[in-house]
Amino acid sequence: MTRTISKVAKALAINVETVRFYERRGLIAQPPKPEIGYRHYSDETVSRIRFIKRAQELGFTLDEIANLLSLNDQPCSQVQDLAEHKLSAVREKMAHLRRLEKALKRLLAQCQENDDASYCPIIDSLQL
Amino acid sequence: MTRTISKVAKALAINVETVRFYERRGLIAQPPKPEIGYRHYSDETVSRIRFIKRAQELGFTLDEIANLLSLNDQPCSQVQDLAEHKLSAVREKMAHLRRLEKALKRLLAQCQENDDASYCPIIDSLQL
DNA sequence: CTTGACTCCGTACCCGGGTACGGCAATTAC
DNA sequence: GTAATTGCCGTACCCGGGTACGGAGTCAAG
Repeated sequence: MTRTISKVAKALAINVETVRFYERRGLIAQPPKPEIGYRHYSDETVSRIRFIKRAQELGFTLDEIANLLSLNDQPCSQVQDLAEHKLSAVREKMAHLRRLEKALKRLLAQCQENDDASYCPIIDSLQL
Repeated sequence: MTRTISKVAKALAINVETVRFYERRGLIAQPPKPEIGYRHYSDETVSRIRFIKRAQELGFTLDEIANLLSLNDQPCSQVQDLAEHKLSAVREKMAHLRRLEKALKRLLAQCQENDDASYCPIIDSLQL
């Protein structure tokens, strides 16, 4: 049972091209091509890709993930640093979104109050 | 005092190329080129760009802004629809970030508790 | 033994919002 | 009057994370 690239992709519910893309990015090693037949992907590669996907879910970029992967046997503190940076980035983005939410809510409330069909408070406020 | 493109850019603290980019995108009209000399930008164009920038700050994409600009004299309700969609998109993003925040906090807390220098709970959890 | 599915490889394209470059024309500063 | 800025125009490139395509080679089922 050789595990070809499409088996890997299917198992991880990703695209064949994505696997190749990770190879090009250097996130996973490309298995050697045998004289005859197709490349065979190891368990290790599969779990490495799973690692990548999990880390993406936590909001890490591919560059950061490359970093994480290389930190595999480094002290925990370096990983912690990365995670802390990510956490504060996440918090900054949330703060930004909260400001947007407030502004949009305020403008929408003004629209609700507005009886005059001939103008729109939102358009108006953008035009200042 | 002709208002050339660089005056516009400077006044709005944006790049000359950005103004041209908006012209290419059809967000603003390109002023006619006179027989002699450079294009002259009207007050209207300037305030239109200001509108674009304000709308961007509210989180609208350039496509949505094109829409808003064309809705200028349309009933307020259409603008409201757009703003409501944007508001719910903002809220979805926030919810997503909150989940990330929780996950990162939890992992970082595990790192704090960890005395063993030889492994890292974060790496570990990604490797599952 | 043929046909269809899969692999391999390089390259190009997608989105969004610009930024950069290069060569020429026109204008402004000194 | 000449040099240094700007403007104009087309085109290409940037980021991030892939996706798509086209033409071989290879494999497996009927």
